[in-house]
Amino acid sequence: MAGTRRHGAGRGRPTLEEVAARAGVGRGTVSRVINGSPRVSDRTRTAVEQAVAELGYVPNRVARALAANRADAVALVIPEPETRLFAEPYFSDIIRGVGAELADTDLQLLLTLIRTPKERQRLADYLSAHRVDGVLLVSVHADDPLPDLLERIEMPAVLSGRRSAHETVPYVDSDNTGGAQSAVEHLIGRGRETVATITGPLDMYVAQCRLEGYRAAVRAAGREAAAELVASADFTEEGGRRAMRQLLSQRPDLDGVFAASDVMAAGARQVLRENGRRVPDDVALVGFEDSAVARHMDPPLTSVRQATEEMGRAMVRVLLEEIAGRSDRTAKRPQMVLPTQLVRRESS
Amino acid sequence: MAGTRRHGAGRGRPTLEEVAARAGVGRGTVSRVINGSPRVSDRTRTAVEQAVAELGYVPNRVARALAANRADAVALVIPEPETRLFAEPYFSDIIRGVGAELADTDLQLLLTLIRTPKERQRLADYLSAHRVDGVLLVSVHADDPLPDLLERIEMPAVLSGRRSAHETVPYVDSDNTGGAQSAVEHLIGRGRETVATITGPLDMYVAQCRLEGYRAAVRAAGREAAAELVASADFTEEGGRRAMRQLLSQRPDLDGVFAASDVMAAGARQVLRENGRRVPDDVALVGFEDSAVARHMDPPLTSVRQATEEMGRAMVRVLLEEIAGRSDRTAKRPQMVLPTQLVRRESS
DNA sequence: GGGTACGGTGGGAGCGCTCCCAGCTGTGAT
DNA sequence: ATCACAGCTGGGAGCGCTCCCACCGTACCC
Repeated sequence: MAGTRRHGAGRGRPTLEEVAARAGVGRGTVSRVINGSPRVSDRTRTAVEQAVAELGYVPNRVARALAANRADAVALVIPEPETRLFAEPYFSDIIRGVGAELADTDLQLLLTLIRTPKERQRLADYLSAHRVDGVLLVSVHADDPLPDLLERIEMPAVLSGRRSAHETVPYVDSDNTGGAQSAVEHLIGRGRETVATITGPLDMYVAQCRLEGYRAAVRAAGREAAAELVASADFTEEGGRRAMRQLLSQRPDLDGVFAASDVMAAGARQVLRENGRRVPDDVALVGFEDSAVARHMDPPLTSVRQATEEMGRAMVRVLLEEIAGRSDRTAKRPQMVLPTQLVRRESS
Repeated sequence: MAGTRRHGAGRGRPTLEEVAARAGVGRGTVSRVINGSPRVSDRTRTAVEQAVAELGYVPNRVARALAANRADAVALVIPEPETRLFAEPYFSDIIRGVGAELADTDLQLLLTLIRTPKERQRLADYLSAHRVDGVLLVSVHADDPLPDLLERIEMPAVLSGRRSAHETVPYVDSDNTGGAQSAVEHLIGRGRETVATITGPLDMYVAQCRLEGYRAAVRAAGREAAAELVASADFTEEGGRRAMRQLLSQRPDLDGVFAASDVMAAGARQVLRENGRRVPDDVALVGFEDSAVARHMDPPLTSVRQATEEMGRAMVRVLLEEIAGRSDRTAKRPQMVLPTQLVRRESS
C-alpha cells in the first residue's frame, strides 16, 4: 500500500537529526563524530556512536556532497577506441586495481566510456561542473585536449601512461623502455642474431619507449645501428601480420622478434606459421603486456608483464594525494613509473 | 590566488536562481523548462533557454538528487571472483553495452566490484540507503542474497543471466541451451560420432542450460542417452584440462568436444595436444562465448557467440522501464533471452 | 455579467548535510 | 575571587534543486 510517501513522514532512513535527538546532542556534534573530528569528548562520541548503531544510521552522501560542495566520487575515463586496440585485460585490470584501492575510501567510482566527440563534450561539461572530485584518465593520446581542460579548471587528475617525455600532469606509467630492453636482451642472450621489432603507433609515447628499449638493447649488445630491424604497426593483430610480412621479406633470415604488444605478436605468429617458420626453433617471439592472449598462444608467448592492477591502485593513491593537497601549487606533481618483468614461456 | 571561496560569492557555476533572474521568471519556471515540462508557454521557454545558453548553466545534479530524492545513477555490480573465471571479454563487453545505452540518459554509471564479504555488506548498506536508482547485477550465483535484498527494499534491478529456471527478478540472458545445442548439432553434422561435453559448475544455471543443450542435440540425433559423455568443470582453464583428461581416459576414441566456455576449451586443447590428438583432424573442438581467447587459439576455435554488448544494452533498457514503472506491481516482470550464434573456425 | 475552468506562473518549504559562530563549561593563572 | 582561555557543544544559515500550493489571467459557458 506504501503509496506516495515523501517529505518527512517518519519513514525512510534515519537522518542526522534523529541520531542527534536520540543521543541527546546537537546536529553539529553528530556530524563531528561521523567525520572523525577530534574535538569531541569520549563520552559524547560513545553516546553518538551508540545512537548511530541503534538506528542503523547511514549518512546521506547526496546531502553531504551538496552541503560540502564535494562530489565524493571520482571518474574513470576510458576512450573507447583505444580500449578496443589495447586488448581487454589492460582495461579490466586497471579497473580492478582502481576498484580495490577505492574500496577503502568512501569515494564512488564513476565509469565514463567515450566513443564520440559528442560524448567527449558531454564529459567536458560534466567535469567543468565539478561533479566529481578527481579524474583518472586511461590511455591518453598526445593530442587529447582533456588533460589541459582538467588543468585549466583545476580538477585533480592522473593519467595512466604519459603523453610525452615531458608530461606535466601527474601520471602512473610502467617502465616501457626497461621492459622492452629486457625482452630484447633476453632474445639476444638466447643467441639470436637477427632480432627485429614490431612497434606500436609511433605517435604514442608508449610505442616510442618500447622502440627505444629495443634500440638500447641492440646497442648494448655492441651491434651496429644497421642491425636494427624495425617495422611499425598499430597495436592490432592485423598490423602485426603486415609488419611481420614486411620484416620477413626484408630479412628472411631473422631469428628473433620483439612485438610491442601481445596482440601484434599473435598476428606475427600467424604469418610466421604461414611462412613455415617454427616458434621458437626458427624464430623466437616475445610480446608485451602478458595478457591472456599470451598464455593462450601456441606456443605460449614470452611477454613483458606490466603490473596493470597495481597501476590502477597507484593511480588512485596519487589522485587522493592530489585531491587532498591541491592548495599546494608549488609541490612537485607526483609521477611514478612501475617496474616491468619478463615472463618466460615457450616462444623464446 | 583563488583562495577560499565558498558559499555564494558570485563565483562558481550559475544557479537556477540566476537563470531565473536573467530570464525574468521564477525558479519554478526555469525548473520546468529544464525538465521539459509541457506546462510552459513557448515565449517563456524560449526566454529561459536563452538565459541558460548565455550563462552556460548546467544543473547541479547533486542538488537535484537531494531535492528529488533520486540518485540519477545506477550501479553495475560485479562479483570479482566470477569475473576472473568468466574471462574478461564478457565483463568488458557488458560494460561497453551498458555505457553505450546509458550515454543517452543522464544517469551515471557506478561501478562496484565486490571481492570480500565486507565489501558485499558495504554495498548492501549503500543500496539500502537508496543511493542509486537501480542496480545491474552481473553473473549472480544461485545462493546470492543480493537479489532478494533488492526485492525487499523495492530497488529496481536486472540480472544478467538467471539464477534458475524460475527466476522472479527481471533478467536478460542469452540462449544458452539453444547455443549449446547448435554447437553440438554442428559437431554431429560434421560427422563426429563420439561427442563429449565439458560443463561449467552445475550449481550455476547457465552451466545447466548448456549441458541441457548438449543433451538435446544428442537426443535429436537419435542417439542413446548412453551416448552422452559428460565431465564437469568450473569454467577455468585448469578445470578444462582435468575434464579433458578424464574424458580421454574414459573414451579414448572420442572425436568431438563441446566445452561450455572458451577458456575450458583452451585447457582441453592443451591436453589434446599432449595426448597427440590433432584438432580438428582427430578431435573437433567447440567453445562457448566467442571471446578473444577463441580467436587466438591454434587452430582458432569455433565458438558460440553471445551478444554480450547487446545484453548490456538490453539490461539498461529493462532497468529503465523498471525504474519508470515501478508503481505497477501487477505488471509482469520483463525477462528476455537473446539469441546466440555459432561462429565457425578451424577447430571443427 | 458572473461563474468556472484551466494553462501558466511565482515562490515557500523542504531534502539532509556541513560550516561556522556564538556560547557554555571547566581549568589554571593571577 | 577574577579573568583568560582553552575544549566542547548547539544550532542557524546555507548548498541548489524539486515539489506543490496559491494565484493570476484569459477563455468559455450559462
